[in-house]
Amino acid sequence: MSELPTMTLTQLEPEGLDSEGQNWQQRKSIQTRLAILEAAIDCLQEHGFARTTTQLIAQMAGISRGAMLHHYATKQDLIASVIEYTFYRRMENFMAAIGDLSEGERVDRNAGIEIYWQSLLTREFGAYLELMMAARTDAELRETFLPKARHYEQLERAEVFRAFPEWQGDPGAYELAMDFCIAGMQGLLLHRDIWNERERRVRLRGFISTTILMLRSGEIKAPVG
Amino acid sequence: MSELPTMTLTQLEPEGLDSEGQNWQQRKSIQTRLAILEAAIDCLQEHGFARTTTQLIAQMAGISRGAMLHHYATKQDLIASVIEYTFYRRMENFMAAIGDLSEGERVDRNAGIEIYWQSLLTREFGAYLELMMAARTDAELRETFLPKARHYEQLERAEVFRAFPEWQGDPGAYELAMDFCIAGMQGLLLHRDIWNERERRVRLRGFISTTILMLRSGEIKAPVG
DNA sequence: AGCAAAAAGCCAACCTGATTGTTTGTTATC
DNA sequence: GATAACAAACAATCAGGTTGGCTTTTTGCT
Repeated sequence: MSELPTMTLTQLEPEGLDSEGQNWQQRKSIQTRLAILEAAIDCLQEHGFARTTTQLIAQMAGISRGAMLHHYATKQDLIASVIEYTFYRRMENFMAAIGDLSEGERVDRNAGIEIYWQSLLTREFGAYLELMMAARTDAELRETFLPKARHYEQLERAEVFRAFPEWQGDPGAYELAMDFCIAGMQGLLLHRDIWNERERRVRLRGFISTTILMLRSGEIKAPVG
Repeated sequence: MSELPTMTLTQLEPEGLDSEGQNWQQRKSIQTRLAILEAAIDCLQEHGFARTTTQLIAQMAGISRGAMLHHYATKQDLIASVIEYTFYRRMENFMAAIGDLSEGERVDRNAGIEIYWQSLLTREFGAYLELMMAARTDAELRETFLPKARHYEQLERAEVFRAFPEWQGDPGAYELAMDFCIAGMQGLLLHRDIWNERERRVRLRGFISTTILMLRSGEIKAPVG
């Protein structure tokens, strides 16, 4: 379970958007695709997966539906790209922010937790969450989403592990802490609108953070099962 | 923040379904409404809110669309009833299961946590989660869902508090423990399909459970903020 | 280098199917 | 006779995908 994949984030960079093509058409194509993906993200997080229509995406991207369907032949193709794009973008920013932390901020203040929380508030994760939820009941989406999501989870785990060397003495505790952090934070995110007292949400985040610190220091042991 | 509402669950029992009406028509009406609500629950958790069409609900309930629209004039009316019904039903069963626990199971083994987890796996909560998620982006649904959900949260908190007297010495810790439990467990639920190793999910639940016990015993203090 | 053919980006109109709510009608109960 | 439970047909809307056409860029041939 604690095998550490050696893949890197750059291996995951979405294809077709990476480098600037030589000729005009390629550049134009990439630019349009990016506009479509960004519009899809806005659509997903604002209107949800159900109301994310091809018409609305095209409208928000500033092109015609025909043009959009030229770049992404079917809606499913587009959604598959959105899955990859949103995960990659969020991870990219997340890892960059983690990398900017001083060792004191990271190790003593556990600032990575707060940065993770911030990454859940982005448009990218908003869209990703919509897709994750929709994939629970939409068989077609599920087939494209689940394998990717499982892969991404592994990748995220490995990348974060590399960025937090203070955990390397206890990979088992790290695994648990990651699961714990993801579940707790995303559960909190779900209830953001329902729990409308801010202090209450802040307190929960603080508790999760200190619990993770205690897990790292060994003050709390992972249950044997 | 720690004011304890004194409302009870029975006050929340959905109207129009409670008692057995005297005449044939009333009984028949209640029976049909129940069939519709149960069909809607199945629809929601199996196909998601987006694909929960009136046609499909009627079909699963074994009646015509016309008959269904006689009982619930609009889809919104039906959904509002589903929100109330699913919450009430889940809470009813949850509290009953809690009440069946011995004091040892409840206090020492923290068996309430596992029962809460079980309540998240029910059809009722599956449907409720769909509505909760859809309410994030659907303005119309949001308006009917959010006030109810906020009310239910308070109610749930008060009911559970009454059922777990061992927490009464520290209401602040109880509030935090509830938030923590809800967020962690529902976050885990979200990732059930993605984290496909069962032992891993069991370990996380165990960790949440022991953490809550430590919070109750005072071994962990709520962060001051 | 010049030019025609091919391809790419883009758009508008159309088609099919699905969904919601309304309306009209039928049967059984009050 | 009035009302309630139920059913079926209808209208309006909107989704996704296809087709054909237009403009610009690229390619290949002479």
